[in-house]
Amino acid sequence: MLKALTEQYGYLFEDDLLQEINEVGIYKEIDPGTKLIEIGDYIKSMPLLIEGAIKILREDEKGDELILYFIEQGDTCAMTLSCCLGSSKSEIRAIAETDTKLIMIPVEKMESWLSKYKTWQKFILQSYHDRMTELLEAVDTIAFLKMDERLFKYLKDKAMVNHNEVIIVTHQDIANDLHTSRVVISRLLKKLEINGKIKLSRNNIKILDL
Amino acid sequence: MLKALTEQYGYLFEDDLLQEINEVGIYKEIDPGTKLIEIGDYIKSMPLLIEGAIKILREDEKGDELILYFIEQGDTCAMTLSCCLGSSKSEIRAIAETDTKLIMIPVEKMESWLSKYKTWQKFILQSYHDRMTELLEAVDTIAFLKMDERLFKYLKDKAMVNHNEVIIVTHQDIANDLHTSRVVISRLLKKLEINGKIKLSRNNIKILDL
DNA sequence: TATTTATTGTAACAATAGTTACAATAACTA
DNA sequence: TAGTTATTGTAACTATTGTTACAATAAATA
Repeated sequence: MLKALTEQYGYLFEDDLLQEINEVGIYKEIDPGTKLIEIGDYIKSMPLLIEGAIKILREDEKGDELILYFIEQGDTCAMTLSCCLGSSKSEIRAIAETDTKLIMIPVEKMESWLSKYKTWQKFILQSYHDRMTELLEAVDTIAFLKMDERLFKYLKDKAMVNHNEVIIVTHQDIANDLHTSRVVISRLLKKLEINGKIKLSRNNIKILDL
Repeated sequence: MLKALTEQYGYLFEDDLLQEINEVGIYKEIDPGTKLIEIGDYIKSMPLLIEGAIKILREDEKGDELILYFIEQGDTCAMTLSCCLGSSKSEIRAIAETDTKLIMIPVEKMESWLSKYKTWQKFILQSYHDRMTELLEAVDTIAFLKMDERLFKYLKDKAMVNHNEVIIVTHQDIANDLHTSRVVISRLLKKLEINGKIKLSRNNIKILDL
């Protein structure tokens, strides 16, 4: 674990802190689709992403979802920070998008390190900033883009975090993530294909215009 | 200033910190409509709200606006925190909604207090959490509600922060805040009036169903 | 007061998104 | 292989939102 940790976070944290993380952190490897955090959960530990990507979702009253953004390596989940430090419930759902490697830090440590390590404090504040920025970009996407633009952005983002221009997904999956209906997605995907932006197949979509 | 400060923040901060804020903070009284922060600004000081309300706006590529939320007394602007601590540009616009009293804290102090005062650190982290929550609620509103629901919520929120069930506003103003057109707003307002939710007059709207 | 400007009401239409229904086909399974 | 299920395509329709155009009226100002 120390090797992976040093590679991802060595330039950020001092040796003492890396050593402590190595002692108390729990290393985990997660399969795609695994639910890491559920809405309403009390968070007892905070994930440091070593490898892979996590999809962050919001839910409406009917239980339908909406993707907010993907988190990638080097990131952590600011909502988790927020919940840990305020000991409140999670406002979001987190699902592994790809094979994911992460280190779980217990809440108690998170808090004490804030006073003990300046670099940790800086990291936590920077993470808040990054997640705030990402949330604002999510707002932009939802509020300012039409569904066809949101769809194409989603496809590109998904290709990006999966490091593959072919994404494995059904139209229904996409509709769920974008909080719309399958028919709407099928219709818009067909248009994108006609315009030469993508190539459609059963269960997968190739992004041509990345 | 110390009196107002103690009333709003006395229960949060220790005396030493209150004293420091009193020394370095700059007290300001602001008129409604005054622009406090512009998108792209480098922030040199952080506002502590004593009284009043501030409207936080996001802008699209065309320069059209969208309201994110109102900030009220006891709050601070987490985007500002974020920008100060990361020394990056503001992502949002802030405009005084009402007569507003606030204390401006210089960036340098903000940072040093993080190590010096535990209560300050807690306040900053709590502010991040609050703003994050508020941003998520903004996402809910934009993504999950239809325009008529968003409109009514907006009217109620505005009445709330102005402490008045009669709000002074034109249909065009509302359209700007909600990122839609005046005709759409006029249409939906008329419906709300027919349903007995509001009473329309020139330049003002009375909320009946608060 | 006469004129100008700002605000609101409304019709008519276009564009986008959501819904229902059903057929076609690929993939899986008994 | 036959039957079942999951996925995709498509038509037809509805609902919502956005656009253009113009009239009516209130308010501001010359």
